[in-house]
Amino acid sequence: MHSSTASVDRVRPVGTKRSNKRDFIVNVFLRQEGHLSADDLVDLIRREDHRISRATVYRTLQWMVQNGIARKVDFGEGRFRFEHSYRHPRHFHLVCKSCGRSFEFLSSDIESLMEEVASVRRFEMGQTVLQIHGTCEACRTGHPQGAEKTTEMLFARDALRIAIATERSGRDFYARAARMTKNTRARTIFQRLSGEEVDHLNKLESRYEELLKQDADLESRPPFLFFKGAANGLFSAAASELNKVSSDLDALKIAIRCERGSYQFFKKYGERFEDSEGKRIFLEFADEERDHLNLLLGELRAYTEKRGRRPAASRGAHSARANA
Amino acid sequence: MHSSTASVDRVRPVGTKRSNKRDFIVNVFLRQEGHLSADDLVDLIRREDHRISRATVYRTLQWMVQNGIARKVDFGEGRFRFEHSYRHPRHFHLVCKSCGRSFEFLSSDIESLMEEVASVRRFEMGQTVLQIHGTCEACRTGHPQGAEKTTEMLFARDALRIAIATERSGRDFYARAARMTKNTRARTIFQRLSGEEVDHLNKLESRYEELLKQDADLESRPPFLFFKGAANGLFSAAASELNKVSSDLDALKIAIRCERGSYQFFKKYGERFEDSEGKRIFLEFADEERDHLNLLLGELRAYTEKRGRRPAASRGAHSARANA
DNA sequence: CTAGGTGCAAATAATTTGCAGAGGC
DNA sequence: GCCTCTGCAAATTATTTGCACCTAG
Repeated sequence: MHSSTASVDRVRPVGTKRSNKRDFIVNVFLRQEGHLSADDLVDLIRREDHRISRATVYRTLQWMVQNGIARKVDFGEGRFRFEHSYRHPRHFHLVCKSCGRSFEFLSSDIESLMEEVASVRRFEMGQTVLQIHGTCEACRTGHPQGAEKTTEMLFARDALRIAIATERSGRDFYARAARMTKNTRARTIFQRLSGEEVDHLNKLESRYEELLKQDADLESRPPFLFFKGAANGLFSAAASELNKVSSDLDALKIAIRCERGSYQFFKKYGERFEDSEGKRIFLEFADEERDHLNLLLGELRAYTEKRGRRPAASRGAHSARANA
Repeated sequence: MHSSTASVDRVRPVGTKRSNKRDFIVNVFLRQEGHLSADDLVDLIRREDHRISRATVYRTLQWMVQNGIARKVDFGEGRFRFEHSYRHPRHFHLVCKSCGRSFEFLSSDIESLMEEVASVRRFEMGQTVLQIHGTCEACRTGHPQGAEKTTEMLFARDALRIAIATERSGRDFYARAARMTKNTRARTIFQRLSGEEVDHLNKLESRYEELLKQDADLESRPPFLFFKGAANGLFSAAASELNKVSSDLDALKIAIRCERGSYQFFKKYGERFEDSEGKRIFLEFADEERDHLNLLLGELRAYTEKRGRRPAASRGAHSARANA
């Protein structure tokens, strides 16, 4: 389960040869948790084998960065640190200036805003760096701090929570929509979707239980992934919108907007991972949402064609494509 | 108007002596626009006086950072750069990996989210670093790019725009509230506030005109300060809330929530500046909002006491204090 | 006169590199 | 055997420091 069990074997680029020393260095690196400086790693290596030179450690670090095993991070200390990259999504950092440790988080909300800024300033966005420097709780109070869970575990937990909240709100939304609609065909679709949400919800909930079994106090750990939209589920605001809506067409459009947002969110974050639990959850979920989206879009097409009008679906705040 | 005209004279801390060389270095630094590395500055200095040593430049850079004239920034290049700090608020960066230039922006929205993350993770937040690395428009397309305006000017422009939008929405909100309220005393207050918003609005609009006169294409420059809440004015959402509201008390509470949000926003960003146009606008504005807030709070107290009930003002999403 | 300020050269600190020998395929 | 990897020591780069001298207050 720990990313430390990852081995070098999976990446072996052309023009590169196996080497015991390098493998050893990589494995020692992967066994560590935090953000190591080159020097930290040299020390760790020397502890077990003092015949490995500093230059080799530096060269291996470079090699790991090139091959996606490690990422170089810069906390402004005048030297670089390195963190796992395999099975470890890009994220942001809380850096404690007192103990030097750093903690990870991810905020979908902040990322969206950054994308917006980049777009308004006509900037093609590549990597982003976000650091909050300050003092961690352990340093501020006494020292009653448990070790950080691995990011992978926290991410899986948060992914599941968000997915569950989304399914719940989706189930309620479609149930309500089915109750409200007058059109028989639309009602059938809403009922079907509601049913699918229930099925998936059960699966997700048992997966969540399973995850919690692996680690008793996982649930009480602070959040890793921040995403306001999902606090009560992506569909929850939409459900109350249904009250103010007159036609079945409007309900359809609201559903489409929600499924599209949901699809995009889960696709985007799912792709950040190399086969971790979080990735699987997000991508499966994205697939399901894409299916729903396509179903709804087909329905919208049928609905509008029947009336001989051009689809009015291009309006609205969400301008993104579903690429389906 | 340019921050480059700032001279060393204003900062002269105890235990520090005047020195021609240092003054010279500081002035050369302040005359530049971008983000200089120590070496860039050495080159510039050498061009005019090659008898100044590299060590002195480094020492002066340190001195400038200590005395709030410069800020040390780190774009992960393996060396530090320095930017103006006097008359220059903290901000975030867009860093072009192609031409190496960097561009500035500020996002109140992102800052709020960062504060929230820090608070949830029980982290005492100090400085923050946010960088968007990528490719700027000039590098992506041909090269038809005008020079960046000074941040000070852009900030003043955005400060004024936000203030104006807020005043406009405030004026509308209070006018509407006055029309709706049945209570005579409350109506008088709402009318008075509406009138004050109009006065201040006129002042702000002429100030904005004045600013534009100083620079023809200032208006067309991309935004520096991003703040969603102010797009249509902080009161604009509240104005439509008024429709759904039954009592004058509710209207009062909505007004208080808006004034408090507005006060906090303008205070926070106003304090980021050392006497610039932006600072003045924001802080004046914050003062005015605080007065309004106090007026409304007094009214709320009177209103609730009259009914022999304890004030219900501590409810609601905004838990911050007005410190008035 | 005396606490800074300055130049110069040497010291650090993190990281890279040239080159000769070792080792995987 | 060929080509890559490794060790070692020297080189590089960014920045700091010791020390003798200079200068403002």
